[in-house]
Amino acid sequence: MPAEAPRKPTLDGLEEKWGARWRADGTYGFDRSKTRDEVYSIDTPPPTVSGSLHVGHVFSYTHTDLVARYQRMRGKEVFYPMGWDDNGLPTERRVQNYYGVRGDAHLPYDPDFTPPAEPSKQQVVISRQNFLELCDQLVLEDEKAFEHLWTHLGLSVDWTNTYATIDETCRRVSQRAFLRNLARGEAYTAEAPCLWDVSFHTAVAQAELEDRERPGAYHRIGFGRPDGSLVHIETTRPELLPACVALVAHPDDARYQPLFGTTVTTPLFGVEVPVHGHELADPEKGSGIAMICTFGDLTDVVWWRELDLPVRAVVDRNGRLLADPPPGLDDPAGRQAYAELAGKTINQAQARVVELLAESGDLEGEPRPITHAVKFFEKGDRPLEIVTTRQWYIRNGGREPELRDALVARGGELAWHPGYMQARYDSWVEGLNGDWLISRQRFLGPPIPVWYEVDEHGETRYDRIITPSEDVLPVDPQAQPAPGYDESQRDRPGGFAADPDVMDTWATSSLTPQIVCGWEEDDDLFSRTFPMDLRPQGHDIIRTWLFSTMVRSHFEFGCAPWRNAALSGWILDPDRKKMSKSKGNVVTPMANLERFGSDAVRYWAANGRPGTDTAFDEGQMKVGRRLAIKILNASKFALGLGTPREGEPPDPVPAVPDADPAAVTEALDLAMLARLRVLVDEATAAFDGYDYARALERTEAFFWAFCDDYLELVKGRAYGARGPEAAASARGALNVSLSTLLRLFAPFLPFATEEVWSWWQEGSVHRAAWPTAAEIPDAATSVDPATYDVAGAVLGEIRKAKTEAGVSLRADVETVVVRDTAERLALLAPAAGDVCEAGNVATLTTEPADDFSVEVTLTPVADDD
RNA sequence: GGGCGCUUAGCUCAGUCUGGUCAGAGCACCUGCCUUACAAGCAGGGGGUCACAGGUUCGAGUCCUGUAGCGCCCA
Repeated sequence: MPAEAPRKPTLDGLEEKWGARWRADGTYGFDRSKTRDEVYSIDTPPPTVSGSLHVGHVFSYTHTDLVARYQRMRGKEVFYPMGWDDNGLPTERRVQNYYGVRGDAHLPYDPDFTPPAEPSKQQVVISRQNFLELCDQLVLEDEKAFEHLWTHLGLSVDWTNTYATIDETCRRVSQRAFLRNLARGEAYTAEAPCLWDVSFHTAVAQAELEDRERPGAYHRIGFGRPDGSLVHIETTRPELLPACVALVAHPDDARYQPLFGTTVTTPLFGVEVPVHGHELADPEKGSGIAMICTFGDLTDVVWWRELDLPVRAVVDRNGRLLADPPPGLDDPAGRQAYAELAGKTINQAQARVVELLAESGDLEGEPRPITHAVKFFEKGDRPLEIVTTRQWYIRNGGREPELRDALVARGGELAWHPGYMQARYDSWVEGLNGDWLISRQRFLGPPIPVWYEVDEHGETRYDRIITPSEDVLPVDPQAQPAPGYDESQRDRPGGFAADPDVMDTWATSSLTPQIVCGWEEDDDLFSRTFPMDLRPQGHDIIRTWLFSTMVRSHFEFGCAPWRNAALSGWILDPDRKKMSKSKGNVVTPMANLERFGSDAVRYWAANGRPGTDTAFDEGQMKVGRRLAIKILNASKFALGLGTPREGEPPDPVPAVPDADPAAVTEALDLAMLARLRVLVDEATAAFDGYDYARALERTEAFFWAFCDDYLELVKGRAYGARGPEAAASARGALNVSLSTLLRLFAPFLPFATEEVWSWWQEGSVHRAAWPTAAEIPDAATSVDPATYDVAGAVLGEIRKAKTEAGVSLRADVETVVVRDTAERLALLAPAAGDVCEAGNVATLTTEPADDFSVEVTLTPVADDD
């Protein structure tokens, strides 16, 4: 039995009240008996659990929830799990600092290990499995805090279905997917130049790069030609001079064409190197001819590969120059020069090379300062170096045009919201210049699940890969022996060696559809949920998350993992700057929710169209709060119409909650319902196009006019001023319109609408059917909806006259003369009685005229003096 | 350097796909009203050559071309 409306409705406490009820009732649970076509499945990006949530999360996660709630009301069974991203550097560091531990993959698992009560400076060294267990413990607290915030915000997530990206299931799925890629030849290991962060001591993928403007200087250096003349190059990295393997200029550059095919000699080091032509050399840059080093930047790698040049590496993994000179540096004077550089850092080596060049006279003029883009690991603070190492890769089209085209085509299978975001995907895929490097020289992460044979000479045979069977996953090759071997054979001739690396975070995060849908873990669930309907995410991670997920699905299933991608914009602070922790301009989300109410904050978020950056705007939250309060008050008022007050006789006409929609006969009521039909169609179409902001805007506009005009116009009649039939019509119309409006608002303002729904309806509004035009009485199609507009306009004029006279809106009006076209006057006629009732008008007359005007004569008030 | 988006009232934004009822909403501001749903309310008011320049059209905020500024993506 529904509860009655309180005397004084309030928003306060609704989040706790309904959050608890929804959880207890399983309102957002997933019914897995539904078939794929009845399900709407959402691949929610798991937030980084060791970070903190900010208002940007609230913004974008609300967008997803709007769609989820809409689809649920449309009758879809919504599959809406939530994950926590704890696989990665932030969590690794947090565990280290929190417990005072450090991981060592070679240690065996200690089942009795307990972390020190107080972390000391002396870190305790523990096994990977022990580390993972600490990880699980620590993130539990974070998860609780996150879940509390999400529940308070009203996300209609199924909280019985959560995962964490480093948990056992995710590690198993991650390793299984990798092994499948390996078996099909989509994953491979190779010794190749790769981007390397010397601080983190790990390889870095193209997707993790960012360019930063840094000061540098062009050093003009002369190379000797056989005839004794000089050719000058300009470089920002003179310290790589010993790594020089060639010079290169554009093939069309007339200045250097005579040099192609000849050789020159490097200054200081005396190495003879060839001069080549290549399109990537920019005639405008520096002197137009560049030195190719192994390796100064990614262009060097391209040149090195395409021109088939030797390797002359000088930088080690710590960012220092190698102790021994590179091959080919045989000149005694050159070796002596190199000895001065060995062991120095990049900066030290640069300074010394410049000194040596100046002394020898090979440096022409002073270094010329410039600013240029330098590649950094997005989390790092030292420029990346390029070193040659053995790494694992997954093909992604960066080296194969056919695969690249296929992945671009997969992107075209998605419906993008907004559509222009597809260009971001296309340009990223088309700009890839290498495969996806997935191995990381870190500790925390799913291990690369392979071992290698060690031959009788003790050499690790990277071409002889040993894999586990899928049923023993997840495995840790450093803690477990390879299948068919004994632990004593580890790293022994004739034995095995473990791959030492873990997979990068995206190698697991790219599998969220596989993880949540139960790929190879729960075939039944998988068949009901995959491919998924929606991937919501920020547009800044199209190149990482969206693309890598596409790659994995393309390989494993030959299809796109979702049907829709909805890209949220960013939150900007009032100065139009992107909000971020580093800028210190973030707003604590919980305080915000408590201050304005969750419905209010959701209202603000819902105004951010897909892809549109939105300003943090407390003003909009206040508006949202006001809207939510208005819904409570207007509903309470409307539902009470026809309910007799204490001491009054019972009303023979049912009150609004029990009113009969078929009793709607008055033209004004039917006209309002006709407008409501249009609104329902508009809101539905907007939601179907993922334009929730438009759905909200239309509904809101309708609702305010509904309160200001319609409720005022029918108030008297609904009380019974013009007889039982007229009252029944008004009450029926209010019943229909209120029910419809509450459902239209439900995705946006889940708390206020549920509160009102509970006053007069059974069940949750969030499991109620989304309204359709067809459920609004047919009679509404037989009237001209303009009656609603004309009546509202006349009432507006009467109010205006009262306001301008400075009198109360309750003031009596003696006469009203409405002048308008005959057509519009005819529309007004059936609503004239309501207009008089609402405006306290004694007499209303009409006169045909070309233009609309209303003459209002107020009833003289007796002078109080 | 290539691509995408944005530019409409003091502020935040709709409206552009589908040209004419399109110059809007809310906030802020000013004035009035304590109205038995709501003063965290209601009513009313002022405020914009729709970034700029061309073009198409009977007609352009809307379509086309170009320019400028801002932002983002890619190189």
